[in-house]
Amino acid sequence: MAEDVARRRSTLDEVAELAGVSRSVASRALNNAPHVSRAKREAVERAVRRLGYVPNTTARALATRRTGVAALVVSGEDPSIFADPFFAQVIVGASGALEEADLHLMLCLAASDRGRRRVEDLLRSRGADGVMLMALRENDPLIRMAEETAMPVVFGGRPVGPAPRWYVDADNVGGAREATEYLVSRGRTRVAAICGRLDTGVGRARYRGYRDAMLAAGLSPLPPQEGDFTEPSGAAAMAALLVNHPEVDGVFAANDNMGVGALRTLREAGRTVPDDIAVVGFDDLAVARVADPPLTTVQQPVQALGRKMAHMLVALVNGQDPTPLILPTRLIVRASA
Amino acid sequence: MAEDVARRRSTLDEVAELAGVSRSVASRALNNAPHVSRAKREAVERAVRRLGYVPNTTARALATRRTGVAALVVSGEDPSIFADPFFAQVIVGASGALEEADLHLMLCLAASDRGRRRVEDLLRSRGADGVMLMALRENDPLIRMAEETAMPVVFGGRPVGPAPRWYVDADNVGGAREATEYLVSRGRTRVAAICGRLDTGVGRARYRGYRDAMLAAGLSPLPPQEGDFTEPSGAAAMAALLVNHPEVDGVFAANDNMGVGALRTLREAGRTVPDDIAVVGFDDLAVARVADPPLTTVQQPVQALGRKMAHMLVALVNGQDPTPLILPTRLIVRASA
DNA sequence: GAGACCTCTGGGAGCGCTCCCACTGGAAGC
DNA sequence: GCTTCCAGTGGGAGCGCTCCCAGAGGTCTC
Repeated sequence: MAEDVARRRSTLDEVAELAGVSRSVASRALNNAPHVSRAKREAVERAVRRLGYVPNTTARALATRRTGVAALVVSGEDPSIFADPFFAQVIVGASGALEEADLHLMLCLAASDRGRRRVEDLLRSRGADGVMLMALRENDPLIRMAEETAMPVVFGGRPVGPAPRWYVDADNVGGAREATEYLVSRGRTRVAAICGRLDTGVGRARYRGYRDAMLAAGLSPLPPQEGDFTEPSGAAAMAALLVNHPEVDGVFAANDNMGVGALRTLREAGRTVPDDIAVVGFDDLAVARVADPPLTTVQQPVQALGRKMAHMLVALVNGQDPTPLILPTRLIVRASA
Repeated sequence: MAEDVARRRSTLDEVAELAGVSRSVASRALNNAPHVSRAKREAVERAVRRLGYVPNTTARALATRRTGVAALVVSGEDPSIFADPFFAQVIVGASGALEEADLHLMLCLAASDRGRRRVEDLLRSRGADGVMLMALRENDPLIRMAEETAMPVVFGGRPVGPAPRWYVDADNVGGAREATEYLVSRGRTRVAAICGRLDTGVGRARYRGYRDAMLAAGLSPLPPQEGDFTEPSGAAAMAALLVNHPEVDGVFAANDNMGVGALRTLREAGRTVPDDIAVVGFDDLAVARVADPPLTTVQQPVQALGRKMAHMLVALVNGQDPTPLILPTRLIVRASA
């Protein structure tokens, strides 16, 4: 039972004094370090309990040069990108893994210039032990910052350009290929792709998977119909497809949000899914399951992505040199295709 | 142009030496404090640039007793609660407001016992300057922790029980009342409520609003059909209603997720919305807009909720004593009712 | 021209912890 | 009985910053 104690926090010195030992011994006892006799260890524990002592995180961080904090940075032009439930899942995964390593999660939405400057400061001011970077676009300034910092950086998804040293990514090309192959195997021959922003790694990879599969099947891929991973952009892309390629009988959408948007446009246009047009999404977020009709989609292990990123970061912080990771995807067949 | 500098971080002492001033002067110059001559101030600025100096966050925190960190704690039995897009919006709001105050956002998903213990440690170890608490259930251990800590705590939504000292909440009773009144005004007389968990403040408040409105209209409220704020639970609740109260012609769902779940069940049961049964939700998240039919719902300013919580916390941290806040809601009429 | 009152300045004492190191004394080895 | 070793101990020097304070030198008053 920790006694209720005055508001003033007690310090290690007070613990040491109450326990009748030196600060060094108290510190060692606290950290389960060796070279402390059983008696003194117990005395310290008693004192800790009596005083309700909790070590000051900041002081410890200063002395150990470890903050105990891992930052998750979500880049993007405007903060609404964060509304994508994808990130919530990543966070759940990362949070769990960090908890095991006793690290705290700092969340940075680097939307504005101000936000990016704060991230840069974080990188340089030792405000965290390491950083996980997500949703980077081509030429994102954060990429350069990541290269220049001495802080461990793990990428969530490879950005456009040379692959970073450490990353965790899903097999986007493979997943998109499988989705397209599935559409083709169901007899669809005029398959279009509603792809995500092509200045992102995911956007390009998923379009490439689609393209590869089409070519391999001897079909001609359509040019990318670009969206920005949101539902409305998917709806708009589908509308554009209906105008420009009315003969389309299958659609591969680069994520579920856009897939659901496509479904909405098709419904409004009086097209039936999957009879007239089959639709496949990507991600397998909750929205795919509750869509009407339920969306066939490529599942990627989103929580695992977060978890693996965190693991990789922990390894880096501990001085190891982990290898990049590509997580498998798998097709989930539902009613939409 | 900051020169590229060795990996070793430079310190304030080095800046001072290079600038030919004392550490005190350098510190003052850095913090825009008075009592620094123009010449020395510029010398310091030059040295800072040459060395690429960035003050060490931790050391500063130790000296000032300010961490520059605000924590957002999301409580709940399992982390999946965080999948609710509601939190993403809160975070966007809070993040923006904290950015203005130059605070960093720490995110704690306090799902497990371990997670709660970590929050407790955070509260006691001065790991943050203040805390925002959300999604608390009746008798949540975090409520007691919040009372006992010396750290500023702002509640997002009032938990069941006595109202905390500082909170930001939406007008849940008023919003639910308005939603129900609207259903009644459209001629619905057998209105049911799919309510959220009744061990949460929101859950109770929204059911109360429904109940008040029904009684005020001279109608008999149905007993609460409880869900847990998720889509499946809404679908299940709707299914139960169809069995137990097949005569129902209107449904107030305590949030959009459950409202969308209800829509799904109704669709599967062959009931048309709104002709057979009208449905109203609560929150006005993206899911309501893209539902089929689009969901009439009670809009609450979710981002503003986050923003206001952050503002309140900043005020507390700065020694002010802000007053609790209740944000207005407003009915958004769409096709489902 | 003495006192009051500025602005600048740098020394130094923290903030609360970790960790190196020198020291003690008892057990082990020969 | 001597050295050798090592578990146990506490002193003290950081970690990198802020901020109090005493002091220097200048301006302004009357």
